[in-house]
Amino acid sequence: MSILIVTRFAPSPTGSLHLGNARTALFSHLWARKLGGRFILRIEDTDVERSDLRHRDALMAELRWLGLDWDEGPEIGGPSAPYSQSERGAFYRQLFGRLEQGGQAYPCYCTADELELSRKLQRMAGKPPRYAGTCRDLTVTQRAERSARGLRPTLRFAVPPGAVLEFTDFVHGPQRFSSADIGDFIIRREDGTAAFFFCNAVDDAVMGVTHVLRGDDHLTNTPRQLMLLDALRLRRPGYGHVGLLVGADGAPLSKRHGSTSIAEFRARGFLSAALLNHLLRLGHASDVDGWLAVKDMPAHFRPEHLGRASARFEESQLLHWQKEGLQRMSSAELRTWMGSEDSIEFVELVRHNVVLPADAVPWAAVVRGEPPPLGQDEERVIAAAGPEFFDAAADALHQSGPDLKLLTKILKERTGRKGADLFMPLRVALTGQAHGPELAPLLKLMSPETARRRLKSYARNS
RNA sequence: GUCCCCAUCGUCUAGAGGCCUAGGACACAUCCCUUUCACGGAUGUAACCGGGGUUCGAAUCCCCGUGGGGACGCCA
Repeated sequence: MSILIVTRFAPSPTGSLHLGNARTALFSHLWARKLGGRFILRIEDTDVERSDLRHRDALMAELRWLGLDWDEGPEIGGPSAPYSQSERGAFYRQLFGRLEQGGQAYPCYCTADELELSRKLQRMAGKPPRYAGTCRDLTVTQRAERSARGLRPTLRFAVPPGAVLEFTDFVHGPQRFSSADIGDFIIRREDGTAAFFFCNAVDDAVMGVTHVLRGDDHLTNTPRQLMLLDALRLRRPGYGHVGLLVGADGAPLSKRHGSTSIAEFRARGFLSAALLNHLLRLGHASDVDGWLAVKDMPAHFRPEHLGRASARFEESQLLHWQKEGLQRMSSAELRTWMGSEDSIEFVELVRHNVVLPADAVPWAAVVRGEPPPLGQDEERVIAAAGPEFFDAAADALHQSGPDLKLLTKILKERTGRKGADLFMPLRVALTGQAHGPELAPLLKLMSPETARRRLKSYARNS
């Protein structure tokens, strides 16, 4: 009997999908696909204040755009439905009951203010801020008295003293934690909803997840979750903690690093395949350096090569994959991507000068005869050629029409110029720039009148 | 403060004691191709955080520093 791998992505719908989350989702997805297992999407929306249905929908849309389809989850269903934690309250309540009955959890009547003060005091005393255990040994009557005062308790997990939690992390190897370093933590909020440590661990176990892949920031959370699962006699999944994705300043990726949400990259015109190729190599070493088609990625995902160190996101590398992806697209696909009304000929003209759709806009203006103002280099080229040259050029254009070869032939005979001395002034006069797409097809796309006007504008009698 | 994680070119990484004169990719530079840019080809600059061990031999193992990060929340 072969053991099926089951991975998952469990975002909380409190914001848009970010690069870091997308990467762990990708890794989890690829791992499942590589081994023919299942990939689950679970929505962790127990924080009613911050969770938003719109975020959830956006999250799923971005995931689908990236091609990270799930085998179980919202809108798909599955044996462990429902897949939104906000709908799993009844199940959690059952487990809370078991824990409470077994004396493994107890109601805590401390208020948020009291707790904050307590932590502050401990910190000042140079001690680790941990729950002091105030409510751990309350008698039945004491609890009743507090409830009668209208206090609504949270539920705390009673951390077993002297326990040693060991597990082998998929990426970090053997780990060992002592329960002595962990204070009793809240598993049910005052409003009755389940807290992260609890529902996250419990759902992974109960949904049959075998490989939990998440950010490094969860490594020290793992022993808490292990204790919980042990207390409930639920099967422990395996855990793997990948190094965090950081920005240019070395700090974990956050809003202040600019556009790091998948939605923003998408809106700017980045290809999902480019994003995927880049993400695949951040904190992970594939066995191929070059471009990978999305369908080939599972075969080249190597879980044993997931990185422990944090990885820095740099847009220059993403840009490289974007170019690689663009190169592999047909002109028709490119045209759709640009979202323009432009002709296929125009797309073919500018495709090597465009990394994002916005890059095509100036070239469309050039073709219309509206080039950008000349820079210093361009001014020099125009001056060096001289007005006579453009007189001759306009004349030649009259004879040649949009045939650049013919145009330059005539011009060469008439002015004696050749090579760069011949082409550069033409290019600059026509496009306003020293660099750009091929001149011959560009001239064909320009209306004869526009081309004439451009050349004339630098001639003697313009 | 307590506990935990991490550390190879500017960046992403290969490297699991001799194959390392530390390899590849991106970026950068130069050259070739080319009317320009891009593409492609060639070449180059560039790294094992520091100090101690262990060993015939250490980027690789151990210890101590240093630096960065995380957890200790009624956020996830």
